[in-house]
Formats: sequence, structure tokens, C-alpha cells
Amino acid sequence: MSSEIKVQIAGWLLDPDHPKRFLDSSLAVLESELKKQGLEKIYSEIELPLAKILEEIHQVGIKVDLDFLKKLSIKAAKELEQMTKRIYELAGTPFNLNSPKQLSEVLYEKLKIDFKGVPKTKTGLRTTDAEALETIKARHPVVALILDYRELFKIYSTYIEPLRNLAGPDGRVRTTFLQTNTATGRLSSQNPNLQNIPAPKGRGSPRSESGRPTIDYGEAIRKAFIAEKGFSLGAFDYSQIELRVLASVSDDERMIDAFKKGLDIHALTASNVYNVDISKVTPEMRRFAKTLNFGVVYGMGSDSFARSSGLSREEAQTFIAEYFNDFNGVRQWQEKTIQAARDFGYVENLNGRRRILENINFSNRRLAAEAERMAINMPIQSLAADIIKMAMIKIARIFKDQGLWLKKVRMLLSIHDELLFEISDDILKETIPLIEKEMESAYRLKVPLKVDLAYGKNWAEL
DNA sequence: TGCTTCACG
DNA sequence: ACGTACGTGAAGCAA
Repeated sequence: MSSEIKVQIAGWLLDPDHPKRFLDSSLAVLESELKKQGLEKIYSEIELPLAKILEEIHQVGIKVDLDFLKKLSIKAAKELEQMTKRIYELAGTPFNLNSPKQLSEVLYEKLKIDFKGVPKTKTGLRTTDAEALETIKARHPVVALILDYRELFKIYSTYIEPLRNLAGPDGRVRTTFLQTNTATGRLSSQNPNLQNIPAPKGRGSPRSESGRPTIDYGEAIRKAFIAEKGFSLGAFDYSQIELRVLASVSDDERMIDAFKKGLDIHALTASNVYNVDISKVTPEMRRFAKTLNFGVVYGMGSDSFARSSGLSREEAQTFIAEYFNDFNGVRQWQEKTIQAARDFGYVENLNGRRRILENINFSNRRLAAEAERMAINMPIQSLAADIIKMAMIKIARIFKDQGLWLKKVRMLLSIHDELLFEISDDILKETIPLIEKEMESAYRLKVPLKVDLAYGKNWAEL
């Protein structure tokens, strides 16, 4: 392990917001400082061994189907051109579709589309983001086309073309996983970012109308990620890891009980906040409950929940109150955590990983409230990140011991709660349950960890 | 370089 | 009156 990497990791652990501050220090100084701050274990047992694995992931890369991408590129370019032409017709003028400024002029001034309820951006322009376009969609036929254009252009310019350009002569793309670039201890991925590859849309609407995308391009992108000949891709994702961590960390009796019993957590939440039997929960009730569960992990207020759920502010408030009434352990833990953040100026997860919150005691309510949300989210998100890191290390060790690592089993990607592997077909069947088991036992929570898995010859099948 | 927008967990 | 839900990276535009 190069000393520079050690220094970088050590410096970041000591001060995530100012990693460079420590770069001039000697490793010996940093290591004693790590010990003093109780970060020694995270450093030596997680980040350092992980650095080696991330380097190997980079070296291995992931195979993409360049012939397929080329065809996709041509098809997408053709569709973009047609959509552009049609939009110019409907707008009555050509303009730069990729310029939010020009688009807002065309939409709100030239076409005089009613912008009631459409907010402005911080620079004073009327926003043209997807949410705004959705609300004015019925007011002019060009709007729906612009939404489609945006979606396809995004895929084309961010995924199709860069992947083709970044693939090596062996048809493999090599992302760089950064270990010291997030405030919570998550990994990030860049050049290319392989942690935000589009997901298939699911049961999409029929795409028969003219001027609309003819296929699900998100699904197509995932199809382009393939296994080498004689190998399969295996995807293993932790089921609801953040909510399980929340249940465990907050010691909330009801939530722990639910996970122990293997209940559908969103349905359970719905049954609680609506005060109905879990068997009487409708799909709609479950949807609201799911939004609520996410919101709680993010530390949302009633306004945000109202917005994302479509409820009125009063209704949203009632739901949240009901939620914290039902999951009292969660409420108490959040209050305790915010108070600790105020007292110490930082929060930490169960492993002692820290996030410094400079603004937590500011008198500016907005900034303080922001810091409070970070305070209750960080211990959850960061422990989930630690768990998957520990799983990666365990798994790599096992296959190295067996002499299979990189030859028959390759770790390709780590996507927050999911690991993607390339596994030789001759050992696929016995390897899958092994990985699953290692992930589920990577860390002992008060609730079980559950892993969902799938395998196939390309990423879209999984 | 900052802003806007949008892809993911 | 203010759209503050957490964490990222990348593209194109405009200055």
C-alpha cells in the first residue's frame, strides 16, 4: 500500500471536511492521532484493506458490449434529431434545447404558457426542471416532447457516448472508486460514475406514439454491461439496509420486531399510521408509508413530506406525528442524536466514524436545521456504508484464500447497498450462496440483514 | 467556474 | 414568505 494512500485516508478520517490539512503530516503522527480519536479500527480494519480491493476493482474493470452500444448510439442520435425537429415545429422556432435559459424564454414568454405554481431558480429564472414541466404538461403539447427529449439526451450524453469512449481495448471500463470524497463514509465513483447507471423503468407506458422514445433506454444501458465469456454477473443487494440500521441503532421495539418477523416494513408502517390491520393496507397506503420511511431516514419535515407525497401540509403533519407516536424509539433516538451533535459539534456512528457539523449551533435556523438533518442521517447512512465495506473485505479474503480471486470471482462494483460480481460459470451455483451468507453476516445488528440476489449474462437481467 | 438539471442508492 | 428530505458525479450552458 502506497504511503500516499495511507496519508490520504488517515487525513480524511481525522477531518473529513479538510482532508488536505493533514497532508503534510507524517504517517506516524497521523496514526497516533487516529488512535487518540478512536479511529484506529476504522483505519486499519476497514479503509486500509478496502483500498487494496478498490484498486483491484479498478484494474479488473467491467465489460461493456461495444457493438451494442454503437447501434444504440446511432438509434438514439436518430431519435434525438427527430424529436428536436418536432419540438422546433411546435415551438415555432429553433433554439438550444439544452439551454434552460432559452427553454424558459420559449415556454413562458414566446408560447406564454401559464407558469402559475412554477417556482424560480436561485438566479431568478423560471425553472424548467422535470417537476415543473410535469405541472404544465397539459397546457401545451410541446412540453411532453421536451420531457422525452431531456430524458433521451441525458442517456445519450451521459452514458452511451462516454461508455463507448472510456472502454479500453479489451472492452472493459474502469471506474475509480474514491474512498475519501463523502461526508458519511460512502464510496463514490467517477470517470465514469458507475454508481448512477440508469435502472430499467419497470412497467412503462406503451411507446407507440410518434415522436416518443421507442425503447426503454435505461434498460438498454444496463444491457450493455455484460459478463465475459464463461462468466455470469451476480448482483447482491441488501434489502432495506438503512431502515434495518435505523431500527437497530434507535432500538425501536416495534421496528425491530417487524424485521425479526420478516414483515413488509412499509406495510407495517402503513398499518401503524393508518391504524388498520396490516392485511387491510392498500397499495396507496403502502406508498405513502414508504415515502414516510424514506423521509424519516432523511430527517424531513412536514413540508417536504407534503410535497413528495402530494398530501396537504396538515395531513402530512398528522402522518408524521402518528409515525413518531408509533415508533417512539426512533423519535427518542433522533432527539438524543441532535442533542449530542449540539453538545459535541459532531455525530458518530456505532463504529466511531464521525461527521463534524460546523453549523449545528448556528442561530441561522435554516443552516442549523440542515445540520440537524445531517446529524440524524449520518449515523444511519454511514453504518450501512461500513457494513457493505466490511462485507467486501470479508468476501475478498475468502476468495483470495481459495485462490479464486480475480481468476474465477471478481468484484466489479459497489453501489451503496449492492455488490456486483463476475463469477465463472463452473463455480457459479456454489459461489452465490457463499457471497450471500458473507454479506448477511458482515455485521451483527439487532435485526437480521437480508440480501436479495440475481444473476445473468447482462446487468439488465438482474 | 457556478448554475441547472438529472442519473443512482 | 421560504419548496430545507440524505448522499453522490456528470453534462451542457453562460459568463
